[in-house]
Amino acid sequence: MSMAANEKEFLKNYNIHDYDVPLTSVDIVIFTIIDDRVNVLITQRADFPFKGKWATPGGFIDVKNDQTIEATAIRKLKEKTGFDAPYLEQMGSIGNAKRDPRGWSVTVTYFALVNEHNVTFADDCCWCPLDENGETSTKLAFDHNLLIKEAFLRLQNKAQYSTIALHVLPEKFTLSELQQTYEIILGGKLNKAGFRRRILKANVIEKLEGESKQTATRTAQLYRKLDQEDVHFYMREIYAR
Amino acid sequence: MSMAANEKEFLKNYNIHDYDVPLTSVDIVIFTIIDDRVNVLITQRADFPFKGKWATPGGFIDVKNDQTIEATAIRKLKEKTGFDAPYLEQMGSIGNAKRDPRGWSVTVTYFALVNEHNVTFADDCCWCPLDENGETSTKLAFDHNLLIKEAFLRLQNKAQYSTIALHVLPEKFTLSELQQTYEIILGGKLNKAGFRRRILKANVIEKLEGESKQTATRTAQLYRKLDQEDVHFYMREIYAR
DNA sequence: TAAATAGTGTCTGTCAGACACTATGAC
DNA sequence: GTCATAGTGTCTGACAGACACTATTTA
Repeated sequence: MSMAANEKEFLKNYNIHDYDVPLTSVDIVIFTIIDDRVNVLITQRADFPFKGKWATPGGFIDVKNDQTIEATAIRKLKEKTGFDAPYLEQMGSIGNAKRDPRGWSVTVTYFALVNEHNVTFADDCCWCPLDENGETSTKLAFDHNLLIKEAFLRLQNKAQYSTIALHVLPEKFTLSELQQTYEIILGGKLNKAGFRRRILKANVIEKLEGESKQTATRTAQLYRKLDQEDVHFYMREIYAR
Repeated sequence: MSMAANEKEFLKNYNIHDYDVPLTSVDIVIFTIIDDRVNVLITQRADFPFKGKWATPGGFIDVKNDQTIEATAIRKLKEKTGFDAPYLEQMGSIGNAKRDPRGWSVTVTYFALVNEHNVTFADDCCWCPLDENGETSTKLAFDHNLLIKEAFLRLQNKAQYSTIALHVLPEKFTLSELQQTYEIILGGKLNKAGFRRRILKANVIEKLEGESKQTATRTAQLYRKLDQEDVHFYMREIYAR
């Protein structure tokens, strides 16, 4: 490394490959609800390391083409799900010397919520159901079991005080369907009257006048999401006792 | 790049320098309160780029010695403040092609809260006061003005519903001092009776029986923090109207 | 005594949680 | 009619916010 006299000269001579650097990647935990259970999208690895094993979608930053780290996440998400407009939120970064056999690795993690029917995924992908602790029945590559568990806890936590679960539903839905979605994520029953009061007061959904859905027993009013960011409603407690 | 037949061979031949990779660093926004204002620690850059400019403490991961990314953050914090046990929380990561003149850069950001008297900082550091919007009076290196502003908003947000502000106080403190700390962070007056009720109910501080502090007018009971993680108390609203 | 801050008692409006009730449609 | 689910009305306890009050020290 030379001693630069000024910034221009320094930058001309700067070469990242003169340094020991970590691997830097992006991983995305994509949630949906299928058959009354929370599922995550996993993909079978085509290359080493962990070739053939299942893992969450992700990969390296394309420094030539990606402008931002979120663009990397959206690109990977689109590659695997064909869908590029989900609820997407950065979750945090995991970095240590041991998580990747290739060496020191940092991964910036995202979590996404999608409706099952918006996804037309590639052959190397499938939905994997989670148990009530956010665990899968099989061991995944890297530390991805832990990653999914952390994302699941974050999802449960946010569902307690925000309207985040809306993003799992289709365009039109009933209040009972919305309540069921919350119950599946939270793993417990909610009080009906209280749930409806809060969700309507939050002003995040709109009644579709004249539109209703036939259920097993009677009709139910349809609603749709309003174009709105994640709203927080700070309830005292969401669970019915 | 060779076609590997198995994982062992693949790993033997793997060399990160065969790829275009981003710079990966850690940045820490360290908050304290001095003279009734929120301050952040800044340090003058010894090297290019931005040599001589002020920036938040941070730097590259030492892949030979750091075991985790948090260890990198703690190492940098200790180097600059001489203090290694503050409240430290990962805030998120910023990554894009433009933020560093050397090239594509990802930084994992942390924010810390310390008591002013726990810090004995190096010559190249100083405290920098923030205005009510979390802005400094001078332009810092990289995107660090933005970084500080985001950290400040996060601090304000967490102060609304958690006991986070405790970490700014010294070992022993009065309830009035604690309330003042919240008021400085939040930028508004709080209701005294309500504040005391909530903070005592949260069960995060302990009355020091028989110990009191002489203030300008009368004595005040001293308290100390209990060994406890950040507690959330979900109040409806912290502000007095 | 006045001034200033420490610390307490109590009222009120809001709202989560609980639960019973009515409404509607399939069978 | 019965059964199941959709949807509503209302009570209650908890508590934030408001505010007035008392207590203690300096000057």
